[in-house]
Amino acid sequence: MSRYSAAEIEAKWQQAWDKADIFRAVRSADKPKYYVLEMFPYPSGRIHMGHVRNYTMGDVIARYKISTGHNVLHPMGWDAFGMPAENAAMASGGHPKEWTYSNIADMRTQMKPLGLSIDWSREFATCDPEYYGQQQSMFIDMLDKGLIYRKNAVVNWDPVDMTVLANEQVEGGRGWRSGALVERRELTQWFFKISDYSEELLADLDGLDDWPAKVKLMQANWIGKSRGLQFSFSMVDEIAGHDRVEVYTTRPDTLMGASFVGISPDHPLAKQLEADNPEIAEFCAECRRGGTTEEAIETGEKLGFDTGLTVRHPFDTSWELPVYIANFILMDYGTGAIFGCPAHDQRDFDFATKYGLPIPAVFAPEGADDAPLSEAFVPMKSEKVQYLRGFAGDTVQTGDAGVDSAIAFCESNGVGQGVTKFRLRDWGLSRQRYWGCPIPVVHCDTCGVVPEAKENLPIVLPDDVTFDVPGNPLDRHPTWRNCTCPKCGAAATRETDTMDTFVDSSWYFARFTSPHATTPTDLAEAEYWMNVDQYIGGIEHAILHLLYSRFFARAMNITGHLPEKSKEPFNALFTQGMVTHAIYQKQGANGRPVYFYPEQVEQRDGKTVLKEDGSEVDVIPSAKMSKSKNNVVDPNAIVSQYGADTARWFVLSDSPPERDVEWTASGAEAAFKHLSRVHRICAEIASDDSPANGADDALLREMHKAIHDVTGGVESFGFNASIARLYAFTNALAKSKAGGEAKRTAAKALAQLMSPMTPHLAEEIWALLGGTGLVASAPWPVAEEAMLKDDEVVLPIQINGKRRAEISVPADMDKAEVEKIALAQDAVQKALDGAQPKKIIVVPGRIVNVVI
RNA sequence: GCGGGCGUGAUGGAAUGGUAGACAUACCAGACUUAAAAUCUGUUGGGCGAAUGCCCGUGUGGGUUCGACUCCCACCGCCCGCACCA
Repeated sequence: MSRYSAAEIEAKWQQAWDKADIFRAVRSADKPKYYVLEMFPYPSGRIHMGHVRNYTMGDVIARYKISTGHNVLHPMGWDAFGMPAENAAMASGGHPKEWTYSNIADMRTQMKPLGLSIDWSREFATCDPEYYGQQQSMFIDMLDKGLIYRKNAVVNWDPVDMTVLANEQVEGGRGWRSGALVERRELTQWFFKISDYSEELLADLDGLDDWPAKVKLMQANWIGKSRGLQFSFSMVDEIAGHDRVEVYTTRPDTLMGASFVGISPDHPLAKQLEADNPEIAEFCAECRRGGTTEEAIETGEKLGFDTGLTVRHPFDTSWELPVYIANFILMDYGTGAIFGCPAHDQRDFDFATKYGLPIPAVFAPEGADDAPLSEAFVPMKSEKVQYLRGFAGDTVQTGDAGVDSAIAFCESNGVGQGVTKFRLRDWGLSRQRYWGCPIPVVHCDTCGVVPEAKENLPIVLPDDVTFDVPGNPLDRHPTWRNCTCPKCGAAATRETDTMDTFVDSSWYFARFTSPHATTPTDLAEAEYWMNVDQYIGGIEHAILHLLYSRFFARAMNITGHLPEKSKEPFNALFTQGMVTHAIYQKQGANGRPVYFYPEQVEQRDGKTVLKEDGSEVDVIPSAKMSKSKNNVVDPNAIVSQYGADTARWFVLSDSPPERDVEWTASGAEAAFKHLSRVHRICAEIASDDSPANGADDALLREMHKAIHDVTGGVESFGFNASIARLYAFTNALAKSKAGGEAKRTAAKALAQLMSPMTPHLAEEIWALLGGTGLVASAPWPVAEEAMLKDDEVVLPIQINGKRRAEISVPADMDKAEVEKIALAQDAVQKALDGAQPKKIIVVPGRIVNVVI
C-alpha cells in the first residue's frame, strides 16, 4: 500500500485545480457572490508562518463558500511601495523596482505550494503603473471634490527615514518604522479631509456588527469625540494684537474653580512673547527640547513660566487670573490654551501646588464640606456630586448634567459656545520619498498648483535614480520634474512628493473587483462583488489601515468609483492571532542573552538542554517569531518536510484563530502523523469489501454529527473546534466495524469536511474512494436532522447537583417516566432514605437533578 | 490613569446555566520487532481507599440558582489598546 507522500499528492492536485480553473472568480447572476479577502502582504521576499495562518483561514472560508454554492472572489496582491525597497537600494545598491518585483516573484513561488484557492488572474502590485496610475486619477477626482487640500503644516519629520510621518505613524514620539525621535518641521503638504468625516466614521462603527468590539473601540478612541465649551478670557493688558486667550474645556462646570490660564509653548501668544523676552524664549526652547528624551516623555515634570500677563474671568471682570506657558499643553489639541482647575484635575493640581496657586473646589462628594484638598477630586462624570461653586443646574447633579447646564448657561450669557471636537486630524499624505505613487500635480509659475491632465496619466516613476545620498531622488533627478502646465502650456515642474503607502492599501480591495479596468473601478463589477464579505488580518491594522480604508470608500463613493452600499467596505472583520515560537536562550558571558535555534536543543529528563554539551537552556514560551531571537520557523522548510497540508492543519488546530498559536515541532509532527493516518485508513477503506452490518447505523450517525459540528465550526471561525471534531470522527471511523459501503460513505464525508483545511489530501482520498470530480467543487455535505439524535441517551442523575448515577433511556421518553426511573436508582433510594424528594428537575435529553 | 480582554490538568485548549478537562501534545505502560523507527492498545486533575466508591478541584472571597468554568459583586494577577487630550 502506498504511503502518504505529500509532495506527490500536492503537486498533482494543484495541477488539477489549475487545469480545471476552478478558482477563477466569475461574475454571474446564477449564484450568490462571496468576497473573502486577507490583508495583502508587503513583498519582503519571504513568507512567514503568520502569512500561512492568515491565508489558510481565508482559504478555509473561500473553499467552504465555493462548496456551498457561491461565486467566490478570493484574490491576492502586493502592498509593494514603501521604504524597505529604498533602504535595500541604499544598503546594497540595486533598484527598488527590481528588488520589489524579484521579491514578489519569490513570495509567489513560496505561496503557490500552499494550495490556496486564489484567483491569480487578478493579482497586481500597488507599484504597477496600471494600479498607481488609477490612484493618481482618483487623486485628481478627490481634489476636484474638495476631499484633498494643501496647507502649510508643522509636520512630524523622521530624521532617519528623511520623511514626513502622519500623526498615526508616530508612536511615543518616535517614527513607527525607524524608531527615530520625531522632529517638528514646517512644510507645505497635501491632506485628505478625513476630519470632515469624524462624526460619520464614529457613528457608523455602530453598524459594523461583525467587527470585533475591540477594533471598533480602538477606532472610536482614535477619533476621540469630545463635547465642551469654547470661550475666551479677555486680557487685562492687550499686547501686540492679542486681546484675549481662547480656550476649550470639556468641564465648563468647573469654571468657578479656575485658578490660572495655561498656554502651549507653541501658542501664537507664546511665540509673540518669545520674540522679545529671552527668558521666555529659553523656556519655550526647553519645552520643545523637552520631548526629546524618553524619560521626559514618560514621566514629564509639569513646568510653567509665569508670563506676568493676566486675564479676566468671564463671570467676574474683577477676578484676574495669571497666564502661564506650560509644557504639558499641546498646540494641536483644542485651542492650545486651557484654564487650570486644580481642584478637579490632577495635572492642574500638581501645577498649582508647585507654583503656589489657589485650589478652590467646585464640587464635593454629596454631603461633604468645602475642605482643602490634598489631591484633585476627579469623579466619573456619570456620578452625582454636590456643587459648592456651581452656577448652572441643580446643586446636586451628575457631572454630565453639570456640563450640559454650564454650556447652556454660558451660551445664553454670551460666554463662548458649546462645540464638539475630535482628536482625529486630517491625513497628511505627502512623503518625500521615491518609491511611492507620484502625486499628480504640476507647479506652474502663472497658474500655481494645477492637477495633471488625466490623459497624461500615469505619471510614471523614472527608473534612472540613485540612492547614494539621503533624501528624495526625484528631487534631484535632472529632467523628470520638467513638464508643461496642463492649463496654460508653459514650462512647469512636477511635484516630487509621493503618496503615503497607506493610500495604496486604502482601495486595493475595490480594485480586485476589476483589476485590469482602465478606470479605478468598473462600477458594474464593484456593484456585484462589493462589499468584502469577510476580511481577515492582524490586529495591528485596527486603526490606521482600516480607518483610512473606511474614509477612502466614502471618498470613492463621492467621486463615483464605488456604490453607496460600499461606504463601509468590510462587512465582517476577523483579526487573527500570531504564530509564536519558544525562544531558547542562555545568559552569555557579557550578560546579554545568547539565542539558540530549535534544532540545537533537545529534551532530556524533562529539561531543555543544548545538544552539544547537555547544559540547560532557558525557555521563553510563545514569543513572537523574530530573526534576531533565532526562533523563526520557515514555512517552506515545513512544506518540504511534511507538505502544505500539514502546515495548514497545524496552524489551525492548536488554538482558537483569534488567539496566538505556538508553533511546536511536536505539534507539526503530530499533524503530519494524523494526516498520514487518515490517508492509510482511507486507502484501506477503499478496498474494504466487508458486508453491511449492524455497525453501519452508528457510523453514519457519527458522520452526520461530524458534518453538523464541523460545519458549525467553519461558519463561526471555530477552526480549532472543527479540527478537534475531525480527529474524533477519524478515530470513530478507524474503530468502526461497519461494512465497506458505510465506511466509504463516511470516509468521503471526511474528505469533504477536511477539504477546506487540507485540500490536497482531501482530493487524494476523495479520488481513492471513488468520489466524483474534484472534492473542491463538490457540494458541501448536509447533516440530516434525524441522524443527529440518538435513540437512546445517557442521562446523569444528580442528587443536590452532584452526579450520583447514570441511566440510559429512549431519547423521547416523557418526563414522568424518566423521573420514575431516576427515583428507582439505588443511589437515589439510598440518599432519600425513605424520605420524599423536595423537587425533581428533568431536563429532557440532558440531566436529572433530585433535590433532597 | 482610562478602556477592553483573559485566568481551567505538565502543555495548547473543549464545554446553548446541565456528567468540567472534548480533541491534541507530553509522559508512562503494553503489543508487534533481534533491535529501533513506524503502527496499534491502554493509563494520566489532586487526595483517600483492597474495592463498589468517597472527598476536593476551573485565580481568591462572597452572591443568585435545583444546578455556576459560564450570570452578579468585590479583590488579586497577566495581556492588549489609549493617554500630559484640557
